[in-house]
Amino acid sequence: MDERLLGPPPPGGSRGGLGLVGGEPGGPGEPPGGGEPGGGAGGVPGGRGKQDIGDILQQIMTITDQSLDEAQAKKHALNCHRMKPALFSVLCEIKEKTGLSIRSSQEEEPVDPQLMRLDNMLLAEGVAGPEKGGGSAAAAAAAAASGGGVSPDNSIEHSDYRSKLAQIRHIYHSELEKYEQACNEFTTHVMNLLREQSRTRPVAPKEMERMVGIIHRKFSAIQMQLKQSTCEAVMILRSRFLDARRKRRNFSKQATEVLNEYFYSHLSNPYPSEEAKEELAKKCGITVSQVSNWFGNKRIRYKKNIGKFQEEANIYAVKTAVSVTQGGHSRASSPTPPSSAGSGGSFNLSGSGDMFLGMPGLNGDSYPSSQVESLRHSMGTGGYGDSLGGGQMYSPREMRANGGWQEAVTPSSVTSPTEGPGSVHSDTSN
DNA sequence: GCGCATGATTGCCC
DNA sequence: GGGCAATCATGCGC
Repeated sequence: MDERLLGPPPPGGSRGGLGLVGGEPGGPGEPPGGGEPGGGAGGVPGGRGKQDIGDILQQIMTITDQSLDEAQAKKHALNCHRMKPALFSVLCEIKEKTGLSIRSSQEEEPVDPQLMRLDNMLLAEGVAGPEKGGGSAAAAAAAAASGGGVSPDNSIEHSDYRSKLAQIRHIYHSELEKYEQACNEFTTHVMNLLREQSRTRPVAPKEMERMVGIIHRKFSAIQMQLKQSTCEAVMILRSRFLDARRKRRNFSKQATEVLNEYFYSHLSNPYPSEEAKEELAKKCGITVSQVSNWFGNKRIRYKKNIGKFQEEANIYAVKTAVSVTQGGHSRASSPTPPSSAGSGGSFNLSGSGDMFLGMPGLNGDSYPSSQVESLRHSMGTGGYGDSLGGGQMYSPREMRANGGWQEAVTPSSVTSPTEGPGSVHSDTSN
C-alpha cells in the first residue's frame, strides 16, 4: 500500500499500514503493555483480531448514542486501541480504491474548449495576458476591418476604444484577483478542516489534493463566467466601435471638391465609369460604392432642385475654366478626360464662368447653372462627343439614363428667356 | 433644439 | 447589376 495514502499519523497511533496491523509494541498510542507478542503483518491471530476490530466498529457505531463526556472518553479509548492503526489503514485502502474510480472519471477531463476559446480571445484582445498597448492592435484591426475612408478623428476613436478596453481589462484583472484570493482562502480553510478531521478519520494526502482540485475547478467555473462576461463586454465595445466607424461621416472638403468637379465637368453625363469611380475613390480616400452613392444622391438632388445647385455649378465652372486656361487642354482635377468644358477652345470659358455667376436668369433670379449645364450638354453631345472617352463614359444603359438626365436637367436652357425651347445655342453663345 | 445638408439604405424598375 | 426615388439617420451650423 502506498505510504502516501495514509494521512497524518493518527494521534497516539503509529501509521504502519497493513503491515503494522497489531501496532508496534510500545508505540506512542499503544496502551501500556498493549503490544501483543508476535503481532505484526499477518501476525494477528484470526479470532482475536476480528473480535478486536468488531469491538472497535461496535464502539464507533454506538458512540453517537452516548453523552458528550462518555463519547469523549470512548474516543480517547478508541484512539488508544491497539487495533486502531490497522483499522485506519484498512479504511485508507478502501477509500483509495473507491476514490480511484471517482478520480478516473474526474481528473482526466480534457481542457474545456470553450475556456480555451475565451482565453484566446481575451489574449487576442489584449485583455488577458501582458499589457500590450491597451488593445491598440485590436483597435487598429477593427478600424482596418471596417474599411471606408480615412477619418481625421481616427485617433480619437482609437483612444476612446483603448480607454474603454483598458477599463474592461482593469475590471477583469481585479475580479480575477479577487477570485484567486477567495479560492486560496477557501482552499486553505478546507485544508485546515481536513487536517483537523484527519485526527479522527483517515484523510489521505491525495484526498486533500483531490479536494483542492475540486475547489479549483469550482472556482475555474466561476472564472469562466467572468471571462465570458468580459468577452461579451469586449464584443459589445468592438461592435460599437465598428458601428461608430459605419456611422455616416461627411466626406472631407477636398473629397467633395473632387467629386463636385467631376460632376459639374461631366454634367451632361454624370455617370462615371467603373475606372473613373475607382480613380475618384482613390483620390478622395473613399470606397467605390461611396462614390456611386455620392453620384446617385447628387444626380437626384441636382435634378430635384437645379436652382439650388446653380451657384455651386457656377463655382465649379469657374474652377474648371481656370484650370483650363492655366493648363490648356489638360484637366488637373478630373480623373478622366473631360467630357465637355475645357476641351474646346471655341469660347472663353473663364468669361463664361463670370457670366454664369452674374447672369440674371430664370425665375427672376438667375439661370446660370442651366447655362453651364446646357453648355456641357451641347458640348458633350455636340462636337465634343469625342472627348467623352467613348465607351468609358457611355454605356447603352447610361445612354438611356443620360437621355432621362438631359431631359430632366435642361429645362432652363430650353426655356431660356433669351432663346427658344430646345435651343442649345444659348450655351455656346455664352 | 431645430432645420438643413448629406451619406447610407432600401425597394423597385429596367 | 446599375440607377432612381424615397427614406432614414446623422452631422453641423444657427
